[in-house]
Amino acid sequence: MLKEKDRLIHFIQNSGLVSQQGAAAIAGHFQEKNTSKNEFFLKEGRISDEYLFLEQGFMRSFTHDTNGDEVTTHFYAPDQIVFEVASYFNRSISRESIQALTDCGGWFIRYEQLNTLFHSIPEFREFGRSILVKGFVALKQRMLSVINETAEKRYAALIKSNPEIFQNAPLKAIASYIGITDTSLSRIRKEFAKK
Amino acid sequence: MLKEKDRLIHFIQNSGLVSQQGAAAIAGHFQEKNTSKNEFFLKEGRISDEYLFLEQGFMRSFTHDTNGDEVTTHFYAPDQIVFEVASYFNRSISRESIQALTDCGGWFIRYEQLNTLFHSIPEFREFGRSILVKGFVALKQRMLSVINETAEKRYAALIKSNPEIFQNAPLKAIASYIGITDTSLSRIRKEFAKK
DNA sequence: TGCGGAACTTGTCATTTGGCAAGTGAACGG
DNA sequence: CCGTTCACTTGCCAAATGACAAGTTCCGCA
Repeated sequence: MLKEKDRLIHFIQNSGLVSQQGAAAIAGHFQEKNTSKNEFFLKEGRISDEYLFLEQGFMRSFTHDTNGDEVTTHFYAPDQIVFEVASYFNRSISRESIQALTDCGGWFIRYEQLNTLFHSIPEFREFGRSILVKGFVALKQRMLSVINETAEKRYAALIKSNPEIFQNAPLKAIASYIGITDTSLSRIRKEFAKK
Repeated sequence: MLKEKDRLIHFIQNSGLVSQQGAAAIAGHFQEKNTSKNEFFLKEGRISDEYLFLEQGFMRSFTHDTNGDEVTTHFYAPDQIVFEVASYFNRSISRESIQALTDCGGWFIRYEQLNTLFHSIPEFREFGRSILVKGFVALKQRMLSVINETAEKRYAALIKSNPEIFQNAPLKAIASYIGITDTSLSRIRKEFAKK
């Protein structure tokens, strides 16, 4: 499906932490990974062992609430790293699943090898940290929006920042991500369309 | 205020990633830091440059929402690391402030020196990562509770996990952390007392 | 000692969102 | 091609929470 690692190399380089040659060398350790629509990249109960650079397609991660209902925890778009932080770094069982919303293509590296690279290449270590920090910051931001803003504003923000999601994810997946029911989202969307 | 670094050493060791001697050596680079009640450990607009092990006392971090109102983003209790992730690692201006809720004592290390240690001591690097991951995981957890649970349940959970907070933080700080107004929290607390 | 202002409570009413159920249309598998 | 299922919409009513305002208590500081 994919052939060249150009985009991965560019992504690594683009962090501003790794040189051109460094990025190419690092990318050399990644392997191709294709995931077809609806296929699971990670299943709840397993250990997240692949650190994936998503080159094309969309994914979402989700878990289950106390009522057993699915709750979307994140949407992944191209040029993002896909993995479950807690499970990956703590080598613990994942409570989340990650599923492809569309056919996906990307490049991955396993935990052991990633760790080896982290230890031997300081710049890549920085890159790894920046990915972690970026995810953390984004989550803090989302936390604030859930606490301070109405569902309608969150909807508007998501549609602005990730319009592609709406073409690729079912309404209820989006609703649980925003933190409301699909019924409410349907209404909000209706109101929103008027404007 | 503080004299011995025993508790810091124990904390580092307790991660299971650093040996006894390693922990003692690392702790040697930390300096004492006391913050009196209401004093700011970090002010919005500045760069978070101190990575603090809080040994005694309580702090809270907060930012401002779009209406200019304060929103508590985190409560810090003893045996926690206090710093603002985004500002600290990206060397960027902090949008959060961190303030002491009570007189506090702890040990800190500055960014430059921490980074030097991270590069020279692999085990300490792992420790640093585990702190980051722990914070990330806690935030994900909190995100889920805000999305799936009622304010009353969140209140109950907080009172169970951090009872000391209630002795030390004003109601409105707790309310904005839980994601409701202080008025609502007052009512919830009233209902809760009945049970 | 007393004033001024936090911190918290309480009342009333509006708004947001949820729960439940029914209905439509499109997609999918046999 | 039909029937089932899924995704989404809509209506009705209830529950949760917010907005605003007034009242009480308590504390710090002049």
